[in-house]
Amino acid sequence: MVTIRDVARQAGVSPATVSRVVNGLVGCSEGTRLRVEHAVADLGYETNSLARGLKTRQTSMIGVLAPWVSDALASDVMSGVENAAREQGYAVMYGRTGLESAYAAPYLRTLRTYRASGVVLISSVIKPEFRQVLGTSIPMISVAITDRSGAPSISVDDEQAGYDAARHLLRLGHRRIGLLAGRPESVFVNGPRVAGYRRAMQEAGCAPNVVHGDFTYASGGPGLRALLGRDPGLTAVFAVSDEMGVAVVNELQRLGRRVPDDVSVLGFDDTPSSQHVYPPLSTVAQPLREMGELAVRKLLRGRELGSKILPHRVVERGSTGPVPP
Amino acid sequence: MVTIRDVARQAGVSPATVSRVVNGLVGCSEGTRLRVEHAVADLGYETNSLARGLKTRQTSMIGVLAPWVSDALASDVMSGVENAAREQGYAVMYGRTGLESAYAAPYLRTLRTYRASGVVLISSVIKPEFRQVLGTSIPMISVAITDRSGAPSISVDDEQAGYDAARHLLRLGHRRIGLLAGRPESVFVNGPRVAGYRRAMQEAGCAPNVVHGDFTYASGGPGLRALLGRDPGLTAVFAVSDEMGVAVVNELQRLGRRVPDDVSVLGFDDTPSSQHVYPPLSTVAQPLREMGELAVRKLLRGRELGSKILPHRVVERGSTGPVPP
DNA sequence: TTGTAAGCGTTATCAT
DNA sequence: ATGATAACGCTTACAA
Repeated sequence: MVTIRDVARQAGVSPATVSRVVNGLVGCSEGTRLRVEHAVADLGYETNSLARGLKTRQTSMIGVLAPWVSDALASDVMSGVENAAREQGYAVMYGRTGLESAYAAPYLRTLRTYRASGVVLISSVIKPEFRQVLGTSIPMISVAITDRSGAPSISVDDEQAGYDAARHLLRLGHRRIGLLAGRPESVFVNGPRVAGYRRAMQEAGCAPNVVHGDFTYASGGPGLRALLGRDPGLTAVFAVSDEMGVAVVNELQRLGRRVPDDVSVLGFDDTPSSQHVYPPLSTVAQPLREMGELAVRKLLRGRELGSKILPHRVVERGSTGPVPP
Repeated sequence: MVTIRDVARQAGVSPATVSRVVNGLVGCSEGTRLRVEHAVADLGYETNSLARGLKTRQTSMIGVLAPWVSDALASDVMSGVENAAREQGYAVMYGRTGLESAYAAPYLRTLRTYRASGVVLISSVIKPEFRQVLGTSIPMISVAITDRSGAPSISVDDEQAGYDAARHLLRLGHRRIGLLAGRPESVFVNGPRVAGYRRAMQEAGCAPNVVHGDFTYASGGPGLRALLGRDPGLTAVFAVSDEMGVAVVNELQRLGRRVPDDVSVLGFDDTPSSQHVYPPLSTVAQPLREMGELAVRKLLRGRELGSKILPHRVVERGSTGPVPP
């Protein structure tokens, strides 16, 4: 391993000077800078992140915690995180928190022992215990979830999104609209969307019809059947995740109903999976990648974090249409 | 930040002793061990991974490189990696390499500057330049790709899998079987599967019909149409990824053909997406999670790495059936 | 502009 | 069984 002293010797300067050059600090004459750079290239020197981090009490790592790896939503956000991180020369450490954030604490501890620069939480709220485990010196922000506690977060307005989704369907003439919600325990992401749906339905004088799934594909089929059990004549379904939406489309077709001719289906998130059905799923898009990028930018900016609401929009694809006559 | 010296003072011992206790080394009396453990708990001491890593020249981090984040295959492997890593107290650093591994080198460099314990490459082969960038002291292994170069890897027998897939279809009576391959440049994963398919077709005296996609959903529809263009009467399609397989099912239905009554479809990988169509996709399963787990276990075992072939199997779901009369 | 030197928090070696 | 002490490779006052 070639160290800073090796470079210093080779360039005929002190280690301090090498450090200055490597870190692009002010105050080094053109001549020595060149000599040092030459020596660095020559020897193939790379600064030891561990030593640097130990000294500066900070590493260029940002942590990302998500409930599941195979989650399309998390993948999209992570992709944004990675972009922004790489751009700024940061590495990303990744961890899965599992249902109910069971593994979050050990992971945050690890991040702390490595003196990470910041942490982004995907679709989970910043619980007080998280803050406690991570300590006060590492900033943390949550993404893609409505956090009303005042903790830093980036999300869409889930209530308004739920409202807009229902409105979209209502405007197409539907009145018997079923809502396939997420797990009731996921109150932060689920609650506002359900509330928005209810508000729109009430305004329109329509009776709400709500059933709970768990955001996954597997829960979509049974969810639809439950919805149908309560209202066999429904003409539209709003599912609060694309996975459930896709499942609903498939199940509908299996039951011999045409989409969207007999029943319209609207999803949520605009993950790639929404386009992996035929007809492709209409959905409420969140700018997930952008959210991920913004999260690390905020984290690295250094100022007070604050929260940000990004715009959602309903994107019309093939799975929604006018109410059947 | 509470350091090892604080603990030492509190427990009335030397830092060296604290270190011994914390690391569970031999040679400490029961009494002092208890006192130290008490002090640790009391003060909430946590070892600084940076300092430890600097001293030991090694950190408990394993790196994972995958072409894309949103890739279901990579997600499955990563999930196995994470399991095994957490089990052994290792953290996971994650990086996306992009098409043609464009970003691999910087990422490997980072891993090196952090003195990672090992690196797993998902569906990409260990190029000599990777080895060069990473240095010789950090072990590296590739997963889910056939690497014939002798470099350590974990995979299924892709040639045999391609053969078995075609045989499966042949046994159902199909003779006009189209192959939707991956990008021809992905010679390592793609080549063997194509070769296996060709071998089976030749043995059966059937004419091969091969078209290239790029593993993604988007390439599935056009791929099917190309296959149909060459043989409008084909009765089965073998797609070398589930995403393409799902796309083929959807496109077939869009064209008014029933699956599997008119055309059978067989995918590859057995990722969750294979069950997100109706009928669910029959597919050639690779034990992806297990591969990920095995990869880190091998990496951490410390001995010579070697390669391992894990068994594949074709799983029969709803998208394959007997040839139509 | 550059060098000297003192740590950062550990672990490992060598005594005791 | 335990304690001094010297690194590990870097950054950063402070001096020059």
